[in-house]
Amino acid sequence: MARRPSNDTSSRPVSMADVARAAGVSQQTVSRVANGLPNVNEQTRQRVQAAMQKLGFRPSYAGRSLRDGRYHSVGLCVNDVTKFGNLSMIDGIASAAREHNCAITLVEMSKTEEFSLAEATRRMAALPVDGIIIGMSRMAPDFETFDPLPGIGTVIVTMYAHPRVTTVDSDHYGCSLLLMDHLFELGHEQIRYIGGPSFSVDEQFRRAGWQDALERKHIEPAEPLEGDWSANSGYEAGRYLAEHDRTMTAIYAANDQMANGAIAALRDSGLRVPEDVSVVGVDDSLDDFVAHNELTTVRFDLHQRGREVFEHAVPKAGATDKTVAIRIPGQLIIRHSTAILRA
Amino acid sequence: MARRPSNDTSSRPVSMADVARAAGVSQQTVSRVANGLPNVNEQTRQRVQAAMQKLGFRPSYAGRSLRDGRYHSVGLCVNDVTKFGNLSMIDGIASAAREHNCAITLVEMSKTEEFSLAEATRRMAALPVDGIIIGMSRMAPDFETFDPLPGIGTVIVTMYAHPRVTTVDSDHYGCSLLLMDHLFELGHEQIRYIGGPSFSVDEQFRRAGWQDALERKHIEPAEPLEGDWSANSGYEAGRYLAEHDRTMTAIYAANDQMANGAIAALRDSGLRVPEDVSVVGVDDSLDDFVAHNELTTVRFDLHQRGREVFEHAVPKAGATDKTVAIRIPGQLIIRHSTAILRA
DNA sequence: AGTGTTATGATAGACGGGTTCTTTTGTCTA
DNA sequence: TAGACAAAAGAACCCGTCTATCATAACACT
Repeated sequence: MARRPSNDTSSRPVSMADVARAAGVSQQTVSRVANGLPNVNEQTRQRVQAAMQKLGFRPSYAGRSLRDGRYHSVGLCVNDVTKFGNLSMIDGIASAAREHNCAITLVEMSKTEEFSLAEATRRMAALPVDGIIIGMSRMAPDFETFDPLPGIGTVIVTMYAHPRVTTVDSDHYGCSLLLMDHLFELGHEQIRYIGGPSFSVDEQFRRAGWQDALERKHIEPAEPLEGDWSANSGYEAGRYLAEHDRTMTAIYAANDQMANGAIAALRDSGLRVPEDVSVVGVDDSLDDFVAHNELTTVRFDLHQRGREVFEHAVPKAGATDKTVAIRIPGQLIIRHSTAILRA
Repeated sequence: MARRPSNDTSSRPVSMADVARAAGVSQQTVSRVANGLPNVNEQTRQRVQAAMQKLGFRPSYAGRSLRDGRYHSVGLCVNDVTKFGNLSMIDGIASAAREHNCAITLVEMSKTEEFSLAEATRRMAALPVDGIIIGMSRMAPDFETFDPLPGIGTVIVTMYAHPRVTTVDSDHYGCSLLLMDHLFELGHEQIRYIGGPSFSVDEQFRRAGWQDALERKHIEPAEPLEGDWSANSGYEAGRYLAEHDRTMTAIYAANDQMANGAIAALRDSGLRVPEDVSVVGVDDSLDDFVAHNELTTVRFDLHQRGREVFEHAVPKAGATDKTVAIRIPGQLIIRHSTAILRA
């Protein structure tokens, strides 16, 4: 015989069999009570429920999952929980998951080391998940060394499209077009760009949008500046531009923190915003941190993105599971850091 | 007969039995290969591994958990993922969990509705968790209607102590004492307080610290102001104080965002910071958002807190599981929003 | 008395991985 | 050639939940 069944309730979670023994009924009846099935005498039901209560019975997640083949949880793998993009993604997904009575199994990969789709997939595969979401905003996904797990929905949050995997992201390219069109309408043409670190994919697409918008109007883009997403880096860049570029009339910073830093730098350099220079950012993330937030920016509906991501990772039964590349458009929020170009 | 065994590999994950069939060996041999056990012929091993590769075998989480009785995941229940306190807690726990090769099963309760320990516990009980962490910063925990699940570690993040459950929190009372002592040393006595919403437990303890510090020096505390943690609410409060209190020499805002708003308001009112009024905050959360962050504040080591929380939720084998109430001390960060009181 | 209906028990199979026990096979030695 | 021994592989079973049968009762209605 292998391992003998232990009746030692102290070292083992309480099972249905334990409850059945305590209530003097069969395991079958306990199951009927636990699942609210009919054909149970009211008196028996109460006796069983009392036994459950007394023993502290809770159904085994493992047993149930093994039988049902589902986990009611969706896996989420990100490199850094605190990054604004990841955080708001988690928020959106959490919201969608709650609506589906689903939990999130969160794995944070190393913040510092590179991380690959292959490695993320391997780790998520060993977890109780019905679908997998991998956030790849920090670098280009290594599609070539990656194969999606068969039989489990996979969604990658990235701007790059993949023929066999659904990808979802905020439209980091389109947001630039929105902002640039806004600035064009106000008469601006000399629009400098303060970007994030060049390895960031979000950065690459936002910058491409800025550049394409200018080139479409046959304006030669001036050298883009590189920051690190922080307000301080935006300040440095703003200082540099204020001192070296007298023709610039607007600044597009690739996120709100840098835009906020740039505004401070411009003002410290004696320039007025928006009268002398218009400034725009992206994310709409300042509200809590800055009083009277005046920054014109683009807001992404991250709840919508979360829902999209979730529903593609855990497709409804019967849904077609064809892979798609979804880009959630942003919404232009016009405040008072932008103004018509003075004549 | 119950449910017939399906040999239809297309609709079912690949099991050891499938691999065994494909490799022409028994399921046990597959197990030996999968777990690197000895006594397997090298040729057989290769044949089995080839079959695994070909079929895309991955071990079932449910099957393994059922056998081992462990899930390698810790449950985390918060009301709102995006709240600074919760976010940094998630970050700290994620970090500790990664070190233990453990995942986080995250459940976000409704952001708006009240949520109770009883409900949170009930939901977490149905999930694959080896331990439970419940964040209760928003309200006082309902200890009276709550019983910890037997046989599973439970940690509540709250300032309130409980006789039978381990509680952990940043020391929201002690941080006030640190800041007040700093202000006292600079000669300040008329120190106004801008707090968060009064239902917040963090707020209640931070305010109590402010009040006790004053009373210990026999200074009558002036009426505390109530904000909502946002920079805008700090701005409003700062405006009000600038106009109505000419004796005030310092402001203690219960978080950095409100402190930042208050500073803007003071400056808009023609007061200088720190020459005329010193301002302090709590959290050290501004760095990314504000260029040249000058705010004197208190920083909590949230990674340490995360580790403490994690290790009490998932106690090591053999560890004593006596319940404790842990308060992580903050660290005073002196920048340039505070100065010696002019004569 | 015959026909349902309801409540419950007994038994068992399925899910997938892991452990223990047992059997087979092969090799070496006396 | 027989016995000893080890390596290799198979057989059985357990973990806990759920469901599918089937078999009994007890009870009510016609």
